[in-house]
Amino acid sequence: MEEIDTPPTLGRRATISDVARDMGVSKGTVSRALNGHPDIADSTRLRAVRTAARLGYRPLGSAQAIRTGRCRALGLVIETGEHDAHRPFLAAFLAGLSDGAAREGWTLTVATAPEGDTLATYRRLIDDRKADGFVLPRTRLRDPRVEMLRTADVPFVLFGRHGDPVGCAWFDIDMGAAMRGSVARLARAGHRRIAYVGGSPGHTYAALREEGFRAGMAAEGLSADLIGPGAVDRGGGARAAAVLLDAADPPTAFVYALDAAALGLWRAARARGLVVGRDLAVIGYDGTPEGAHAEPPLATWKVDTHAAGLRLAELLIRRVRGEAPEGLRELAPARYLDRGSAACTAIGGPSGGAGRADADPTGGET
Amino acid sequence: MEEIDTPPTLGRRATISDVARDMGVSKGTVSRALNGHPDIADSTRLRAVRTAARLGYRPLGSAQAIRTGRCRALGLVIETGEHDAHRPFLAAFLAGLSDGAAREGWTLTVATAPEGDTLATYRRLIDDRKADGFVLPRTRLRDPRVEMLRTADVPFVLFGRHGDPVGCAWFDIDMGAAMRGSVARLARAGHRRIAYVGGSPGHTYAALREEGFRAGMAAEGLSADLIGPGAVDRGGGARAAAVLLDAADPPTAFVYALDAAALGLWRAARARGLVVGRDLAVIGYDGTPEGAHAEPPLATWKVDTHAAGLRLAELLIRRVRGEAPEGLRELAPARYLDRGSAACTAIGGPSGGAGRADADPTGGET
DNA sequence: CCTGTTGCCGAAACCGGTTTCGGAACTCAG
DNA sequence: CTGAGTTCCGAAACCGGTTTCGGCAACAGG
Repeated sequence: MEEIDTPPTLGRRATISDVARDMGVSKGTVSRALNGHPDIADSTRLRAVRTAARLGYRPLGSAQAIRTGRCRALGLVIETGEHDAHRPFLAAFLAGLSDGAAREGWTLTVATAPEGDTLATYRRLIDDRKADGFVLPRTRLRDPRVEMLRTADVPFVLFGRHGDPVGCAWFDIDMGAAMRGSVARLARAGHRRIAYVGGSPGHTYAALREEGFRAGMAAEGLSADLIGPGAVDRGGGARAAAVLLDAADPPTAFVYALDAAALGLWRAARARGLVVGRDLAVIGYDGTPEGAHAEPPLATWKVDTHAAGLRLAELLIRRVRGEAPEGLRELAPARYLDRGSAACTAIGGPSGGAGRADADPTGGET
Repeated sequence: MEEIDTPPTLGRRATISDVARDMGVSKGTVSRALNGHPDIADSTRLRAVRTAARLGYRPLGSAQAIRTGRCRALGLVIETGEHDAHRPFLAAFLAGLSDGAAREGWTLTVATAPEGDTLATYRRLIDDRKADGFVLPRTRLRDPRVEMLRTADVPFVLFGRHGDPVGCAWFDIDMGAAMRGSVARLARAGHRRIAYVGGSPGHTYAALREEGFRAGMAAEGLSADLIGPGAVDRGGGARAAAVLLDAADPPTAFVYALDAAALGLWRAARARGLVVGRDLAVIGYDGTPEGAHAEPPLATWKVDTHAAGLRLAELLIRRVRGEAPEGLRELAPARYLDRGSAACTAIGGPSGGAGRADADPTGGET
């Protein structure tokens, strides 16, 4: 029974010629059989996949790349110098992308570039053939990367959305729904003066979240007049809160576009003798780990970053394989984490629902 | 003056044949000239690099990979499920690696794998020829990755050190010196009961930091009897502190191996009516951003993660090019960030030096 | 002047795949 | 039985590099 020749993975790895020799056909036939060309008999194709499996043959990426121009790798360019918001999720995001790529036998090529000057890096990856397509995180309303890749005819998938959706595939979180949900929850607790602190203008997420906030306020019949300056970190969040709290008719509740900024509210509140979770309610967005350690812990919306990366990898691979972008667009919900910072009513004091003071600081996180 | 033929980067990218045709030599000659083979006249070599530059020629990685087996890519496998400690630095680390790689025209292939089960991922990257060598973060005293890569004869560089240094190149932070420095500073403030809370056993860093702590205590003539259980996060750090604070002759100062764990001291202290920075001094290690926002901010040792990545990339490339590992070993210092949590003397109350209460919470940072 | 080195380069094979082209064998209608 | 179509596969070119082999010219030594 045992074949003596060509033992699997002993020394040299199996090449397509080994498979061809073993089958007694030409290597062209093996190549076409394995790649699903129509002019190969089904019996031959079956025999090819079986002997390939038996010999442990896997095509060498660089060898096929030179002819096909495709290297079976996803590209990701990370902008350095961004605000910290996404960093806690970077590992999970990479894991999702890597898992999604590995599922199809692809890999992940990562590069970094200074913020605002990423185009050269994309170009280098493209014409070094280090990536067949790109995942674009942190999209802007009018994103130069989109225009560049569109004209260069290089496949890409947005983690986010774009002002002009032509040719764009994407995966995004329904952050508008999240913001509307934040408003609805606060309104249900009796808050009528609800302030909003947005993120970094120019980014798509900032526009979508503010739009969601405004829609939520409109739905409750409330006026969205308490819009603070955008903030992307603790300091900015504190400054924005200070402006809003010192207004004539100050808010009793806050919706922040970013957890990282929302955490600044604590400082601004304390400086005014106010206590978050007793005098002020606040809901953030992102689900950063630091929020769970605030006191009271920050209510927020958690996005499953690993799942997002996984899905983005799948979408991009399908895009590279030729599917039309219009069919590759998805929106996933964020999950609300009810925690102490949202547990106070408009008249002050924690509401019955979720204000348990010494509860597990991770809140709904488990 | 202007040449009409072969305009740079118009449509097709320049190949080695284009260069050869332009020079009127064979492509073999161009290849040898650009790769520094000795049997090429200097004049020819010079002409080759010049016309290559003029035509914008850069060798196609996948094409040379198929013959040489090298693809000019660094490999990095990130273990998921690790404790959070390194995540805030992941972006900076990747940026350093990417910059160091780009400097030599290399790229970075990233994959993730569940903790403890990474070997298969390394293998896949190796025999798919997606990486010429690997950077190994979070080394363990006896690391299976080291043994695997050593026997597979694949170049690698440790970010950390290894029990058996044979064949290992590395870059590491002199964390022993940092721990000795922590002890020295606390002793200088009069502390004689100094406790230590280590990290994850089995990891090299944990052994080196504990060794540094013990050496520091010995140098001060103090007994290192207050060694708590290891802790890698806030919860663990709080539990370790609780054990130590409830001891018969409790500590007045703490040295933690990890900031993430050190932040747990606040909770344990408060539960006992103690205030960090007034009744207890503590110095951590890592320079995590959260530490700057504690009250008082956490004194710590900051490592330049970007620089580490940059250096690791350089070392790995030299290793791949054949340099002996013994010459590729470096130790860099961490930088002390003096902040409020270390600013109390043994008798209680902040010392004169650094205890300014409402100082910039980022402390020595920037 | 002849011979042996040495320096330098061209021709061609090669790496591991993909793709084009053409032809043998087989089917089917006329 | 013949001619036109299909079906399926082999041969060879090709992708963009690297490397082996051998040969020509220049040079040195005798």
